[in-house]
Amino acid sequence: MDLGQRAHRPAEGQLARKINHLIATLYPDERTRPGFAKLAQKIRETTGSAISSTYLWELATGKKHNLTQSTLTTLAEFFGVPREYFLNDEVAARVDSQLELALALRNQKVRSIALRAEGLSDETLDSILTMLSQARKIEKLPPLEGERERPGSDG
Amino acid sequence: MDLGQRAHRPAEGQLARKINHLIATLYPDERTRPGFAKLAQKIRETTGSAISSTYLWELATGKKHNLTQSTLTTLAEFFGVPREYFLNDEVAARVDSQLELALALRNQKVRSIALRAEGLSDETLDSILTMLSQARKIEKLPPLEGERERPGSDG
DNA sequence: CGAGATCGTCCGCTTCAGCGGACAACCGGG
DNA sequence: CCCGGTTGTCCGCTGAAGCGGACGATCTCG
Repeated sequence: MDLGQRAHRPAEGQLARKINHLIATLYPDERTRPGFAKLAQKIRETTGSAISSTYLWELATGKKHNLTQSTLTTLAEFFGVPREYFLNDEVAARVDSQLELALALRNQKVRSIALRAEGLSDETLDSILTMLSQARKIEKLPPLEGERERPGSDG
Repeated sequence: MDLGQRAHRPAEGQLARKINHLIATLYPDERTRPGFAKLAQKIRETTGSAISSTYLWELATGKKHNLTQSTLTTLAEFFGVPREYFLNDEVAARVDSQLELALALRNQKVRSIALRAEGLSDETLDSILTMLSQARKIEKLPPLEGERERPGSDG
């Protein structure tokens, strides 16, 4: 049986990039940029929590990736980014649609529709979906982004 | 000295409460509420990832708290809440007020419907609402708690 | 030139997130 | 009554998160 077959994602490697990117951003001058040891020390001084230099290196080189809450919080606090910065990419699409959803739900009627649609059979839902797509065309609304090309996420 | 001993984590104890709250909200009927074993099974079916019943219990009783990314993601996905729900109390409160909605949105097609409904004109929305109410009758679904004959004027 | 500091890298260890299995207590059906 | 299933609870284990310490290489100071 295929239980957790998609345990590994290609976006995992992004964490290492993000950390390196944050370091490079925080210390633009490559000559004076501190190493992982100095960095770990600064993290401890700044945030009060500690992350070892070894582990920093493992994260920056992609050796480890499944952070715990405390580590994530410490990193986010030190680099001055929201925690979602590190979570973001892995579920970018999902979060994206969530945000879009939150905006959509500001309309009271849209909320009512969502509530009413809940529990209906798949066929009925499909019918509603088809109808809505038609209505969107008729009312000349832009199509929803199914899969949009994400240009240049810095490579 | 271990200066990383900062106990600045008020949300730690809250995690157990949040999980219990989510379970209680998802299954309001205490009699038919599944136990941790059944819950774990449902999580695996719904999200594709697995969380053991033992661990669920440990989380719900506050035995463990420092989740990893994967676990956090699985929980958030299953309960239909953003991950920040577990990290941020403000988000939790905000989400709680809309939990009924969040529950409805666990159906991917319902979410799609909500997204497609956004931006449509009032008349079209009314048509959709009427259609949905009819469909609910046809499919013998119980009426919504706040359902009105003519929605819209009530905020 | 060498002393010392810092660099990236790696090995081995400890700790704990997370799981499997077992247990007694309960509930429903025969 | 007993059986089978589910409940909450717990113990012990595996594996990975995370750390400490060491290594050679580089750079600067004197």
